[in-house]
Amino acid sequence: MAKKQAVPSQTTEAESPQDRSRQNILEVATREFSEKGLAGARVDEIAERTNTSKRMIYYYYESKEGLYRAVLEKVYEQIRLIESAIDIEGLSPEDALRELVRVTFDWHHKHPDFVRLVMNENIHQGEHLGAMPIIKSRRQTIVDLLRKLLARGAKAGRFRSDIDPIDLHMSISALCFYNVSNRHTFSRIFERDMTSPKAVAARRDIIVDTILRWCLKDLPPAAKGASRT
Amino acid sequence: MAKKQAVPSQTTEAESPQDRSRQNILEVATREFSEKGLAGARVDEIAERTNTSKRMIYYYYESKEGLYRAVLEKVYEQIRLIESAIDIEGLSPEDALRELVRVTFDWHHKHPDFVRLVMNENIHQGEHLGAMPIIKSRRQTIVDLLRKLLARGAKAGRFRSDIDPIDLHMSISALCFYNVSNRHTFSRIFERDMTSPKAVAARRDIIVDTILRWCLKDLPPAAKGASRT
Amino acid sequence: MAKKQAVPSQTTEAESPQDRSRQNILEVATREFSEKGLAGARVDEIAERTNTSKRMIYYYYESKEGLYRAVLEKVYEQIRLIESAIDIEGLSPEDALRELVRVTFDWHHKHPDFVRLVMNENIHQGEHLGAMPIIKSRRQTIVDLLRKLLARGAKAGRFRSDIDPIDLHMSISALCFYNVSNRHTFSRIFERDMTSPKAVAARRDIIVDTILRWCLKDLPPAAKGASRT
Amino acid sequence: MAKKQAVPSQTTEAESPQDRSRQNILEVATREFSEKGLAGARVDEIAERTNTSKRMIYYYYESKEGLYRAVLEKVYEQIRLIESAIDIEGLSPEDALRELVRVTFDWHHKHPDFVRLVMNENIHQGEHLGAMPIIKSRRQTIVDLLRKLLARGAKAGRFRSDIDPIDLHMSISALCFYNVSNRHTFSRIFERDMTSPKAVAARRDIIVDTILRWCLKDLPPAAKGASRT
DNA sequence: TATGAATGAGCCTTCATTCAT
DNA sequence: TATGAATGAAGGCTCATTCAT
Repeated sequence: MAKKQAVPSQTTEAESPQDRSRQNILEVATREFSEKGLAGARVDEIAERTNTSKRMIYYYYESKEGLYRAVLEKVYEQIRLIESAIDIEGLSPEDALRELVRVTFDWHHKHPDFVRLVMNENIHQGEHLGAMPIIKSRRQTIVDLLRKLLARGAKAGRFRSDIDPIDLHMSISALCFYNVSNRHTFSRIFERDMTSPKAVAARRDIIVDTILRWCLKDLPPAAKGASRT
Repeated sequence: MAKKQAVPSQTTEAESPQDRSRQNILEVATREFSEKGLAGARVDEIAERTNTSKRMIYYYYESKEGLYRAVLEKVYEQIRLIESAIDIEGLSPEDALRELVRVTFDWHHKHPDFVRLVMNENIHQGEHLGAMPIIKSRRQTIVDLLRKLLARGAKAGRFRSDIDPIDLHMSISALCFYNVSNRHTFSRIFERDMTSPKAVAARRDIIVDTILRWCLKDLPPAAKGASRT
Repeated sequence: MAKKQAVPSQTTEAESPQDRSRQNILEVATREFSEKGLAGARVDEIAERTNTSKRMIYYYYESKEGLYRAVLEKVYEQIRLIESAIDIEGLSPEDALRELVRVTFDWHHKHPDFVRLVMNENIHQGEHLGAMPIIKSRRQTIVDLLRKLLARGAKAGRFRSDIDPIDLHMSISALCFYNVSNRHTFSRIFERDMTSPKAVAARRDIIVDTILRWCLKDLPPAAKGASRT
Repeated sequence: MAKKQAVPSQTTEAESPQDRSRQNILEVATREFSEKGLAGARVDEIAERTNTSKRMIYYYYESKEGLYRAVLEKVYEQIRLIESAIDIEGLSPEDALRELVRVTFDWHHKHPDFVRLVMNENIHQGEHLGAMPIIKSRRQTIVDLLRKLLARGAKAGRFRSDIDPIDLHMSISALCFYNVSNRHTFSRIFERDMTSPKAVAARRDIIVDTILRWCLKDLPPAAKGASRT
């Protein structure tokens, strides 16, 4: 996998002009695909917003779909990096879980592009994600983390001992993902603000609380009410 | 893949040939739009799988977007009907909430088209949902139902009294929706079966449990473990 | 500008409802064809602005082209009527010619629809005018009128005796027609007002003067300057 | 009707293949638009008669209307070139005017496409001509020429001194234009040949005579009869 | 007589992709 | 490596006309 960097590269820094070009294309494409989907995005438009030409897109990525796959790979790599960087070793099981949910929630909130791309990919039945190697490492990273945390909590007598880490991850993901993915329809139908800092913070607390209550053996007094930010 | 064949109307009984035609178009379009999105769907293809011609689509619905809007309206009307038909008056608050979550979960599971269309609509920032009158009535239906249920549960000393019905609905929706919406990517990444009856039932129980635990004032012994299938 | 309403027939008195319908269609069609040409006009639009339905247009006129021909026939009949109603018997040859040019000019000015339809017909190489019987009677009406006038003027020693009446008519027509037909391009290119009453009157005088000078044997002092209205 | 064949560039020498292609499209389009109008012309048909493909038309001219505008611009540029090339400095005012009318007449006669396009543009109320820069320079070219000529003639005591150059241009244009524009309807109605060399020459003389007589202070013996070809 | 529904044919336009240099 | 020109295939949409009642 090529190391790249470009404009304000955040993930890795790269040197050559080629890498710069590739990065640039990838960033523009991420925006386009996430906003319009695979079918709705236009290669011409992506090229136009790029430092290079349309020809280069085909040169680097072979096809529109190839570019789409590269984008998908990039955003999955980003979430994997975040997940593997979560440091909750020093915290109590409960605080660790709280922290993990918070980080997950915040990450989704800050990466609507990722959320939209994943939605898109699901509309296409995940066919492009298919055999990407990235997904394997991601699975291990997050599942291991949760497994350890759950074991620690169970051992400490705080968490239930019959919780499957993948189930837990699914619930956390669902609650965090939905808040971004369904923001537009939900806020329209229920006339509910879902983007103001206050609304976001409140929702985050509820999600933290929901997950924690599900994991706890007994509800401690502290967890009965909504926790603060 | 799909052949040019009549799709039998299933949702409403069409009386006149016109209604029949419109219904038929709508059903075919629902599948197409949900599978490929607004941009990805092809009017030609929709027409081909219809009893009528492409021209009639424009005659009835004016444009591709008009047809898309009609589809959206229809599926939202369907969920509204389900929600307004939920009968939980005779049950205890806890059982009522369990039942409500189960119904919601099952409905999503049986209507992946709806889920995909909503995803699509969110990718387009909900712009087509915009001024649809259907959404108003839906809001009232479900929110009222939850509000009454929460009040009943709080009064009975079973539920916490600080729960906002819209927050509750959002959590239920998120957990039920995600299970269908992100099925493809999640199952691929985590190598987890999400479609077998067993897996579906198990997930349903977890969601019921999660929601219940969040609402309960104190965790009753019965609710401490996972509920049965 | 024109509202969807019955336009009162002005040319012939329509007795039966059918005649009324036909008249109404014809009037609406005249506007549409003259504004957009044969290809540019839309049968749907014509029908919409009519008291009746699209089906009736086909019932009465068989086809779009049939309707176009009917319109053409009607406007040619109108100009023929005007030309045959010109009464210049009692005037001196010069005054008679002046009057005739004035009437012709005013008629064109008041009937831009006719002008546009004739332009259209010429774009189509006059193929629809083809065998219309109306044109024969028109030819005789105006040519006879001019022939007599020229003879009278020549006999009185005022006009040249070698003028062909059709040539004269062509010049009069050209000058009067162009003022309406090429109004838009000419006024744009030469930034010249061609529609204000003042501009119209001035142009009319010039045309009268031009024609008279061409016919006169000798320029009388009175004709040397531009005549007033 | 017309066969698919290359139309040789005749107006300008195209150097690059692109220019050649653009030229070719423009020439074909000129014919099509002038024969059928903007609405009546078919992009498919234009493409078919071209060396290139339909796609290239859109590549070069963006839309059907864009192509139409390019055609309009080209023909106006052509007449401007002719008008700016008229050399009448060395002639007497009368001969100069005669020459100018003759050139104008001949040009219209040789460019029926231009005439038809202008008719079309007038049917559309000149909206496409709108902001074309070409029209400004054309105005100055011809108006200046006429103004100088009129001044020269007035100073020599031959022309009237109250003639506005734009009025003069309008009369010349009207008479020359009509002979081409209304050829089809006029010749049909009045059974008059308007295309044979003899008829064309005769009409030209009459127009020259008409214009001259309008400008002259006194009718010289020579101008009393029709001038020779 | 009158009308809303229906339609085959074709129109303008766009798109992902490749070619020539 | 890089780029503007080129394009086959299809996409959404419209039109004059006819059908069923």
